[in-house]
Amino acid sequence: MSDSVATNTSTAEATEPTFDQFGLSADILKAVRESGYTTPTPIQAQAIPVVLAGRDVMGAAQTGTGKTASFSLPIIQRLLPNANTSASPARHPVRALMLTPTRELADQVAANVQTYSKHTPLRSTVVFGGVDMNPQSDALRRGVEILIATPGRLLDHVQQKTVNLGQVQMLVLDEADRMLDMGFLPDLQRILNLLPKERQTLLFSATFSPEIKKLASTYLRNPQTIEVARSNSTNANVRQIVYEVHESDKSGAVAQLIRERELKQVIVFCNSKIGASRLARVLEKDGIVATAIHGDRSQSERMQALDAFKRGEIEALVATDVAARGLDIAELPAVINFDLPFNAEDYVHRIGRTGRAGASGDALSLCSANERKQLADIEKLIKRPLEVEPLEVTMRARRDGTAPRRDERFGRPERPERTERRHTSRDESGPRRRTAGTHDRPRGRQQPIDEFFLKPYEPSPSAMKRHEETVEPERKSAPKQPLAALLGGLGMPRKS
DNA sequence: AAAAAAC
Repeated sequence: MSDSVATNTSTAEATEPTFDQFGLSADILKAVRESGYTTPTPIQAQAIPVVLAGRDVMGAAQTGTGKTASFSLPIIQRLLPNANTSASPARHPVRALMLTPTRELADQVAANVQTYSKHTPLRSTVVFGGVDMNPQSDALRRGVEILIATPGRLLDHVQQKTVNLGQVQMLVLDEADRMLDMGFLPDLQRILNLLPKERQTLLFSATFSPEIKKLASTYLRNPQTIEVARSNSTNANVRQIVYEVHESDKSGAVAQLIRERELKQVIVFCNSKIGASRLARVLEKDGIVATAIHGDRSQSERMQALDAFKRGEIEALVATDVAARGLDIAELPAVINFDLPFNAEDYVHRIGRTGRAGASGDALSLCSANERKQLADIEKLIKRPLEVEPLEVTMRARRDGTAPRRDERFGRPERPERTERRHTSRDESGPRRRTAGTHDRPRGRQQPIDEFFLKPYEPSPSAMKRHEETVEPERKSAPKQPLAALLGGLGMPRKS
């Protein structure tokens, strides 16, 4: 009964584990083989048997560890015996529901499910906001066994009575911590109240915060905990470098890193939507094919950007944290943090976009003087100091669309003696269309250098001290809403 | 402080 899932086989060490060992149907194995997978990842090796056995799961796994397959494959398997080829929608009630925090993630999980189930009679579809409801409604009316959704649009469909969740036997909450962060708890509660109490529930989360534990204790029954890598740890395949740069040099630094390292594909993370759009424009003007992806862009723009990036048509995908979690882009060699994230956990997720599936990757972060707090938080979370080096930005990203000037130093301290400012329009780079107005020229560009840049960053003494002081970092994240009240007031049975 | 998600 009591079960340590993974590690009881001494023979498994001798022979390479394969997908055949789980007793999955030939149709599923065929699809897995066609996808090019031969060896289950640790999370798959652990989760698949547990899910097949019908148990609830509380899973902590980094995205990109093969998590999606770890629940999709056994769910498909469990649905198979009662699958039928009937065209009648009534014969295809939703029996497995998978919820994700972002639309892109939903789309991606759906693509995986589609792939793994393609040789089976099972049907699946995905619903999320920002796009026309009608095609989604049509697909639901035709009937699907597996539904992947973001919570808001799913509730919309519930209200429109285009979907019935009364037959759901298996529920997946993917990136559950993220969903709570995003304030999805009320939506989740509404959805969960529509589901049969008798069901299998799988909850995946990057962290096991108190909120997550509370959610799990409310909605999961005697779950098996599966933890592959310690959460908050980072992938050893990812080389992390922090470059100290002046805030105003960041755009140029990004362009420079892309050029110097000849990065063909890179995701650049920004903290704000406006910042992402702006950086994408600047990079474009510097001759780098770039597109922004964030929540203020239309869903079709978002999908277009992501598709073009996956096809290799875009060099730099400039993103907010909408793209931080879960997105699987094959062979992404690097990510750049234009800003350090406010939330240290997002750093782990961002850099998790690279170095996936055993490949190596670089996580390059720009850190300005006012981001040291974030840097300290990150080091605390990942429990080690980061390699920090100065970056000499020799390339200036130009806002006016001209080519970047090379080998031009800037951002130095102000000259001791004041040089005469020429207020007339100038420049040997050809005639300007318009005379530069006073605010066309960035004022105060020559800011005094911050002391951050004068003395070398000292990770060793202070960071190590921090490191030691925080071996057991306490979680801060206070819930935005009184979570206990919300959970308490909903009258769901605590695990029976 | 900012991002994400339903209309």
